[in-house]
Amino acid sequence: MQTSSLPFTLRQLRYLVALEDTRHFREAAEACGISQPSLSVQIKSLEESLGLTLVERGRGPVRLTQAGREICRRARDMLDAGQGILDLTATLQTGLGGTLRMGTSTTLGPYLMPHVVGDLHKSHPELRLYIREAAPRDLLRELNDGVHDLILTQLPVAGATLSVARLFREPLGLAMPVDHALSAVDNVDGPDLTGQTILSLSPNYALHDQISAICMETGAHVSREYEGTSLDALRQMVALDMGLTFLPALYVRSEIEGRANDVVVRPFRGRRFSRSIGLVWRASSGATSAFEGLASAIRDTARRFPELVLEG
Amino acid sequence: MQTSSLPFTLRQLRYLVALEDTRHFREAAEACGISQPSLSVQIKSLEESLGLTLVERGRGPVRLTQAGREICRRARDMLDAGQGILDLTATLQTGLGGTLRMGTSTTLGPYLMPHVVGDLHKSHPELRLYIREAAPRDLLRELNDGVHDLILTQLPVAGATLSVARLFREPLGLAMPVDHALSAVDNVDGPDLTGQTILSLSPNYALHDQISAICMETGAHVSREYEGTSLDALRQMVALDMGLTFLPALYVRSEIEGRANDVVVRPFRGRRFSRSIGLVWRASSGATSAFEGLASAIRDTARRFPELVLEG
DNA sequence: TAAAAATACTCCATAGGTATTTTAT
DNA sequence: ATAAAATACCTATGGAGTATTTTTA
Repeated sequence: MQTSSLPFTLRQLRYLVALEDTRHFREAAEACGISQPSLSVQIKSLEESLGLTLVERGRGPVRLTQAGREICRRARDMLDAGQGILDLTATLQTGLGGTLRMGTSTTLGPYLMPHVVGDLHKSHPELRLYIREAAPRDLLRELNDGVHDLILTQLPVAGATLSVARLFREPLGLAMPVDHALSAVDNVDGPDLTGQTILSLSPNYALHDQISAICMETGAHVSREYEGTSLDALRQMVALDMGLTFLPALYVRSEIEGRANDVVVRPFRGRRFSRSIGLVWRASSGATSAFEGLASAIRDTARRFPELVLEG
Repeated sequence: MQTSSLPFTLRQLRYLVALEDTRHFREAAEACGISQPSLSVQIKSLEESLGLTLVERGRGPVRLTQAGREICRRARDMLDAGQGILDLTATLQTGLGGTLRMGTSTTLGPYLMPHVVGDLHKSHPELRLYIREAAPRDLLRELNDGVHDLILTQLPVAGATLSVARLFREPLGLAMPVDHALSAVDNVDGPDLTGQTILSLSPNYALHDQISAICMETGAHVSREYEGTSLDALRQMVALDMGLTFLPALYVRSEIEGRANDVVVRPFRGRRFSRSIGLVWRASSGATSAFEGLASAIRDTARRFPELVLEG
């Protein structure tokens, strides 16, 4: 809690450092681009505000006193820290740097971000991402509360104060037990679902609304017996023959293909059966260009997954 | 080599920190003891000079942008460093602190300073001594060249620009082979020396002049065959029966009593046969009170050695 | 529409310049 | 005696104040 003002200025410290380097008031003044009297006055003022004699004055090269040397060493540290701020500024202006706090949906982040982080570390070594997962509804609230700088979530999102960068559409596949009748159908279509029981996530998830909408349209009904809190839980329920469900493509790629063979996933026709994913931030956050840059980077990573349809 | 000026001030950084702490321009201004518009202007100016938006403005609590947080973290570091300078200032004003570069005579330092350093570390934990040994003549030159902040050496020293703190008189004992005739005499006096051969150090040492003077007065003669460059060398030459010599009391206590029994040391009567030891510094160095404090500390340590006569 | 920050302006403290004096060797 | 730093004095920049307008949720 440093609220008290310091009795010296960076400028004075800089002059002291120049004086130690040049060992002459005249030369130090020149190095600082000011006149000798101006530098004398500032050094004197620094000595008075510290209550210490910093310089041994006399003919020939001046020397710092012991106190002067001690102060000067720390002055250099401070000025270096100042230069560090300036260096950081350049990074922050022109690209992605520092630490970004990013929130991601639990239905997407774990299956996409590991790939993004690897690529980012190569293309933007200065950037560090703090990734926190939550359900989309919570993400939005936390974004408004300032917990996150930006979130990676399903679109659309409400709020005029938010900026969005669309990233890609992620198809939803229909997951069913391995011995289910529909597992023989290559491209399942809406009518195939009529009368089926569909398992869904809790309403905290955007996916829940979407699944409900699909079911209403196709004549399937949403199970009210059970609501999952993770995609893994849904998959296990499907494997136990409690119903069917929709799983996002990246989850399928990451957790099912070549790994879990307790369920079968069949693709859907048409764009309706996909979800739209984007980056969202507060319009007031003032880092639009940096965040657009991050969006680009994520799209670059997404390009590696042919099942995704790039947008934005 | 940081000679370029920074485009921001400590004051601005302090305002930024206050803004992050209070989350309101109004409260931050109050915490800084200025008006809200003044703080607004400074924050704005800081943002402009960095070319970054640091604050998310809006109704309710303000938030720093990602860039703002990064800058602010380093700003806190800088301000803490500034406070560190202030803390150090207090130490330097009121006592002994930081690192002092001290030169000491090789005929004294190794036998006194280990005791002093131990005591100092207890009484002045903030102080660090860099001790460098040299012959007295070199010490004086190095002091004037600014190599040392102060020196511990034999008095008197020449030079109107030097300040001196007398510490103590250190008796000189006469060292002789164990089987020497004078070893039977308890308190050797001047006339006993007539006709003896006395070994001396090189003329770089103040002790050399003093031994010469004693010899001239007592009718002893100084050996021109050999000049030692250390007290240990002199002692060994005495043990080899090449002559007698004078050894300072602290050397005798440290290196002969209870350790080397190849020579015998007999005390002398009278103050002429002692040397005066003091601290010397450049009068222009402006740290008189600190150095007087160090002198006091050394006298305190010297009090533990009854053979020394305190002065000053 | 109310609360909060930004703007407009004025004032004054202070950093900086030039001319000159003082100091130290 | 002379080179270097300190002092004196003036100017101008900019930090801070008050009054007011603009913004935004």
